[in-house]
Amino acid sequence: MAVNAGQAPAGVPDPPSGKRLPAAERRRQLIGIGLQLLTERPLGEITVEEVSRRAGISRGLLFNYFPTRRDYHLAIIRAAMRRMSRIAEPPEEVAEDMRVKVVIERFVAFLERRRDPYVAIIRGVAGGDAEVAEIYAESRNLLVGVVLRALGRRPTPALELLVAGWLGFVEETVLTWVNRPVMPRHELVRLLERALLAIVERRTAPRDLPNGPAA
Amino acid sequence: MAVNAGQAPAGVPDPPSGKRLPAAERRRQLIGIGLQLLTERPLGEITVEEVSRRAGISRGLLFNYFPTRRDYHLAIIRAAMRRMSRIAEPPEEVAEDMRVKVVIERFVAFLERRRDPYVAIIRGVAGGDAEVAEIYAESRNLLVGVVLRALGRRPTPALELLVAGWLGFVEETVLTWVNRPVMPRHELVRLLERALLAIVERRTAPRDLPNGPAA
DNA sequence: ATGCCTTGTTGAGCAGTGCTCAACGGAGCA
DNA sequence: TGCTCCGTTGAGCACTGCTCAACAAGGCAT
Repeated sequence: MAVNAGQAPAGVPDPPSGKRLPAAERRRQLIGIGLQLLTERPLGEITVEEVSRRAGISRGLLFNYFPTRRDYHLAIIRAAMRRMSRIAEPPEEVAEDMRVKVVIERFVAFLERRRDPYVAIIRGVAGGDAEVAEIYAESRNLLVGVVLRALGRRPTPALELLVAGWLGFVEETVLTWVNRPVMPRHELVRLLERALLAIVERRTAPRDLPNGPAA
Repeated sequence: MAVNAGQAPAGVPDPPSGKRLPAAERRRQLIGIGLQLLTERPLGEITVEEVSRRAGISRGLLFNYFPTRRDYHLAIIRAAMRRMSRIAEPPEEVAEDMRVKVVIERFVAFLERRRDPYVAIIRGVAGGDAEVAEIYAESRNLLVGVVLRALGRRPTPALELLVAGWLGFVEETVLTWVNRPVMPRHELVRLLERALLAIVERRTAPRDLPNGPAA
């Protein structure tokens, strides 16, 4: 409310922002502001008023770039998800047998650092919102692919289901652990890896041989 | 919007609702309406206007019972969570070695039936919202207790962490499975149980004997 | 330069929503 | 008959999402 207590229309824009930016750049600026604000509070509390004030533009202009507040929020979520996938993305030059561990470590680190905005996205808007759920599912599929590749396993529907579930396990575990670190970090990572291996162990189909066919 | 298209102040109240209910009953009625609406859309889209219209009262009256819209929402969440815990609650007369399976089956059934409202609660409001997160954590701890009791294991911080994580695993798995049932139901339950047993297997502390102390 | 056109930008203003508050009125009781 | 709770009302304020007609700053042809 009384952030800078300025009644002047200047209102302390975040970048001095001469004026009349090219469309693409203004879009990026607005999304950037949204991402920044998202680290402080949930999407639902990010008002058009504040965003436009920070951008140094009028409220009306925002609706020239995003037809609705909802669309603006979707754009922010998309950007945040892209960022997350990129961060957890494969380590490349890491040795085969260490990939899983590295992926987990990166994901844990990400959840640790960006806990609030992540929670704000994942748990903050997805409810009953088809489009957001779709964006979330899309990004989660990306992560599933990353994990499967790190595991060196070919994707099958059942395996994808298991890994997706494991991601939920990681989310919940890490988020709980952050609030109450009942064990050192490396142990948590080991635990997550053990769980993953146990969950995707080769014998999900009960009618096959217990050792799996042709290991 | 044009639900019943009535301009008359009567507005089709849900129960004919004579008038002047005792306070406690009115509270229950309002929360009940909220729970019902929650099955149709996320909390954020449940407006005071609609609730009061359905209750056949004025908008102002709602604020006599809940000082703020947020408080009203919190009350709804609390009620929904209580309901959920009660449903998954221990089966009592079930044989020891079947308890885990039964709990899982009940939880899966719950997620299947009330998928939308559950998602609307769990993922719908928790973001960046300390109080909601607390309610959620509280209710999740209840479930952790249920599972641990079904397992016949004494609660320790590490075990609680694991089971909480497993609940996340169940959530994610079941919710994904509902959209794309890549395996029959009983197999999913079996899978969830296997995952739980694998996750809480007795050797979480790496410095102890691999068999655990004094099994 | 001059006028024109594209296009980013504005600001007043409407509608809807959360919330407040002074006043109302029916039920019970002396 | 009058008094007093207490559940209830409804006007109204502040704020926010959103619209729209008008504006102004370059670039382009003349």
